[in-house]
Amino acid sequence: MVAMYIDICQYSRVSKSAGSLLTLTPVETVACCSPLTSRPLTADQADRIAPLLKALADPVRLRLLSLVASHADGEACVCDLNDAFDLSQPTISHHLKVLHEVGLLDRSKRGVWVYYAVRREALADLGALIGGVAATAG
Amino acid sequence: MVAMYIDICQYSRVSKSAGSLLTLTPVETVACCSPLTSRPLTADQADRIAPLLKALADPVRLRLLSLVASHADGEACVCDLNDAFDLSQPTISHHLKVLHEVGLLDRSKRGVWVYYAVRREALADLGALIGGVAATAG
DNA sequence: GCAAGACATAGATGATGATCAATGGATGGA
DNA sequence: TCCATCCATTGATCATCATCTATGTCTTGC
Repeated sequence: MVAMYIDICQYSRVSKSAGSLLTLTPVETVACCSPLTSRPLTADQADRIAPLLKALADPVRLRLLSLVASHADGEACVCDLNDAFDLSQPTISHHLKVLHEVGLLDRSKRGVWVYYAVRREALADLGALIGGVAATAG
Repeated sequence: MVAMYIDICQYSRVSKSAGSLLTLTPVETVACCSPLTSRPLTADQADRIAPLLKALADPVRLRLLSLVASHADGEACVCDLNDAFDLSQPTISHHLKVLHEVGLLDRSKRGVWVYYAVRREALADLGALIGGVAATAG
């Protein structure tokens, strides 16, 4: 259970069901860490968490994430997102890729359209890591 | 009250007691915004919040913040922090400056030593903005 | 007052990233 | 089959940043 803040990362490999051992994605690392303020982060933990924050630390990506999250059904197609910005389509595509690669956005293709959806648990875990409060139950 | 998520930023200037009108620091912006997922961020909001996340989005700064926060009395002197990293003293000083400038670390000089302390409300507000949960009461 | 120690600043460099124009790949309709 | 549309990739450019060495600015003790 995440909210107990047992620092699994520091002690052992986390065996993922039918997944690879020892490799923790950024979002997985966040989910299993105690809050920033409760105990010093190890260098490894920091190295895995920083890319997640780096992905968030851009005005365009912040707005993209927020736009997708507040869309009906919690997902949005790229064509809608393009129109919301005064940027080229490849640039938006690039930002969406960054958010997807770190695990903050899910991607699903339906016909000609590609839909992105926010992974809310990932956001909640990250918020808990920073804010020091328990994540909204998963 | 922060937890009500009234989006003051979008509607009016916030008058700070004896402060400048219209200029919101990153931390102030965070404190008065509703969560990322509840409503699309404006471009202005995103522009003010991104620097805060950018400051956090570095492994060294994450560890610094975490180290300071989990120190006794919630503050740490630079000399202690230097020893925890395999980096030059100016580099650590640079990272501390970045965290201080965005309002995540307070700075106080006592004698020859400089102590940094984490601004926990700022962290809590940022966590709430990302995670979508109410900030720990300020 | 002077030397020593604790931090900060300045300037330089190599790496990373945000952006665009051009192009490629896939899907669905005519 | 061919074209139009949606989205991703490529390659290039300019800006930002992490880091270092060298130097400056305090503060304290002698």
